Amino acid sequence: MAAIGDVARLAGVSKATASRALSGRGYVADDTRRRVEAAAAEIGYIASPDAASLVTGRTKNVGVIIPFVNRWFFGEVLEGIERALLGAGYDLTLYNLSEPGPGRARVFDFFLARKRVDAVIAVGVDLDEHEVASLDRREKPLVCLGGSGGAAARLSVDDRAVGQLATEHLLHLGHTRIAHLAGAGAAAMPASVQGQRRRGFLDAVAAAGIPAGEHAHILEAEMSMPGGHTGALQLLGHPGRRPTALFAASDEMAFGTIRAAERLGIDVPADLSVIGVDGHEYAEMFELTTVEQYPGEQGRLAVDVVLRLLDEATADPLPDSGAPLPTRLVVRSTTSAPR
Amino acid sequence: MAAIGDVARLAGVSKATASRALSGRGYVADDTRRRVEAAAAEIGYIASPDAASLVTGRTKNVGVIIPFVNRWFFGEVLEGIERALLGAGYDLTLYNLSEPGPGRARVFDFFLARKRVDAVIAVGVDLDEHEVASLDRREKPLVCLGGSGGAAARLSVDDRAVGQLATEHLLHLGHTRIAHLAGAGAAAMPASVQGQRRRGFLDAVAAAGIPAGEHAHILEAEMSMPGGHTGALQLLGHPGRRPTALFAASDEMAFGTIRAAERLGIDVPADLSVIGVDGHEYAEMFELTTVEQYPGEQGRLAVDVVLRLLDEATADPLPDSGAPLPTRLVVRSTTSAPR
DNA sequence: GGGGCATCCGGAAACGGTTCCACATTCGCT
DNA sequence: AGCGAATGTGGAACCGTTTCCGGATGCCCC
Repeated sequence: MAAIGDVARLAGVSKATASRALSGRGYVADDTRRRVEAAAAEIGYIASPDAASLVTGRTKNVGVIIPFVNRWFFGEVLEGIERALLGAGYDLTLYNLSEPGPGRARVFDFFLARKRVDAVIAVGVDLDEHEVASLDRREKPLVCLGGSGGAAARLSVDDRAVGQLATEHLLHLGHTRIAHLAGAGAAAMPASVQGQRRRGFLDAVAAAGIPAGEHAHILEAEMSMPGGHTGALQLLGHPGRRPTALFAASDEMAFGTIRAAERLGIDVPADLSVIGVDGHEYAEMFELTTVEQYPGEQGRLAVDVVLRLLDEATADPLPDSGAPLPTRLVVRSTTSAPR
Repeated sequence: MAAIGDVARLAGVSKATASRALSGRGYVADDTRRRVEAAAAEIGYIASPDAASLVTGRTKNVGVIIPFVNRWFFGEVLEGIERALLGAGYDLTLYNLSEPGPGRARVFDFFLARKRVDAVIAVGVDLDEHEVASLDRREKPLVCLGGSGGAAARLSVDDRAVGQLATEHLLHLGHTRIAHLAGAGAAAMPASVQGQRRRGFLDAVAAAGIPAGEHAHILEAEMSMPGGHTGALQLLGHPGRRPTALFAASDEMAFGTIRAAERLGIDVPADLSVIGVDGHEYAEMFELTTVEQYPGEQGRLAVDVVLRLLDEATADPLPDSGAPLPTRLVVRSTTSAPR
């Protein structure tokens, strides 16, 4: 309703001065500024972001593309991003990119191509070169959190190291028959993450001199609690050649595994040690040993990078881009030495 | 980069005609339209939504405020909303309104007050009158999904009936000592939902002639799996006066309960029947009897209403606003007759 | 054959801000 | 005293669309 012209008139100044007074850019006498602010408050003036972004080219808005919102890790990242963005006065528009179907192309070619967002944060999604080129062409900063794709800025946990760390924990306890429940490379889950964790597992068992295949079995399953459950049922079904320890690619899978073990009368950790990765909110309840990562914090970090990228004044060439995100082994009660 | 003027020049028409040709509004010769479309495609023209919304007053964008993204129900609703909105060509900006702190006021007074969104969907949040007035003043349609607050459009499950249905299922099986794990009225969880489910429970046990308090105990807990876990441990700790059935206010709480029972050596369902509500993705794995609601569908429905509200051409006064959202009792293996 | 209507198109005025430029004033400094 | 820089302000252009208005057709039908 109220436009800046109204404010200007009420304060007895020009639109230009009113704009300067309210935005804080350019010279304006303190006295004038106060008059303008009072006038704005009086008529409840709120600037139209559309008009502003039309001329400045900046909407204060970043797009977030994310494959799930209902896996704990992703939900947590999203919350972290949202909080940080809101704190910085930015809006967040959400693109839930599930499968790489036709909807996916539409998001890139239609939604993101419009001038709606200043930048894009892609979490846990493998971008193909056409997609990053599409963003690149519009000069939209892109930061990737996990996943692959040649983005300018990339934040990532060292998933190979995570897999290795988890596996070594089991090895140090004395286990020699270790299984790995890997995430299925399915759908939107970034293959890189899966692959790296698996690689870490293989590296660790190989280094321990355990022959892959026989004593270090890998089974793929959906990266969720039911996925872990059915996977574990399958893996633990043969009493004779059962592993004594299991490394699940995510905490949710580990929960499913624990439940499956209970079903089968297998005691955790006496008969089976279980370790996961994520640091899930429920890990404490399950007493789960896990390699924590901090998804909320990761989201916050991604926002930091985006904001810095948008603030070309500080043209640092991505200072910390190299270091992997922090992780930590937290030992609880689902792992112990084998019987 | 490319503006509509460029398209017009290339096609040899005026900006006005180019706009009409591309938007489909107004008269334009088929031949001309094709020429304009070809020109637009050639230079990769994409309309600036900012400029358009500046003049039309319509951004194709709706705001969604939601207390959590990481509770299954809310995540599912959000996904449903997102899909539907995207399908209709709308963007979704997310406001994660956790606690009613200062951040909350900021969302309403700053973020939503700007002309960024055409409408607001509030899911599971109790709006106070100041907040709905604030939206009302800007003539932004508001549809509420669950929660309370005097919105024009309200979609809601009949939570009292849900509570009653769940409890009656237990009663019909012959249980006479039934506990209810209620959600804590904490933080952002809409009190109305909790209250209504609890009321349904009380109505049902009262109708069955069971004295409240003694044989129909209610315990509050956080509405999550660990919340259900600790709540159940407390509730089932005294072997003497233990209930034979438990109605959990959400499936996640029910999962926690099941796990607690296993810990305590209580067999489900032989020694304890458990029923939840939600129709959680994991319910099948837990074999959980539950009252399903369909959050994804609810989200889709909310979008339908919003879209209709925005399309004032069809000025239906909210046709189906009265009927509660569908729910369904799904019986699995966590409930049975008492021993 | 001519009035009315539907169709087609272009000029120009919005929409609501920001910013460039020009102009005035004051201030600090030699 | 004089001059450049810093400060303060207003006019006007501009961002990229949509839409109003008005003119120019062509067509139907009386």
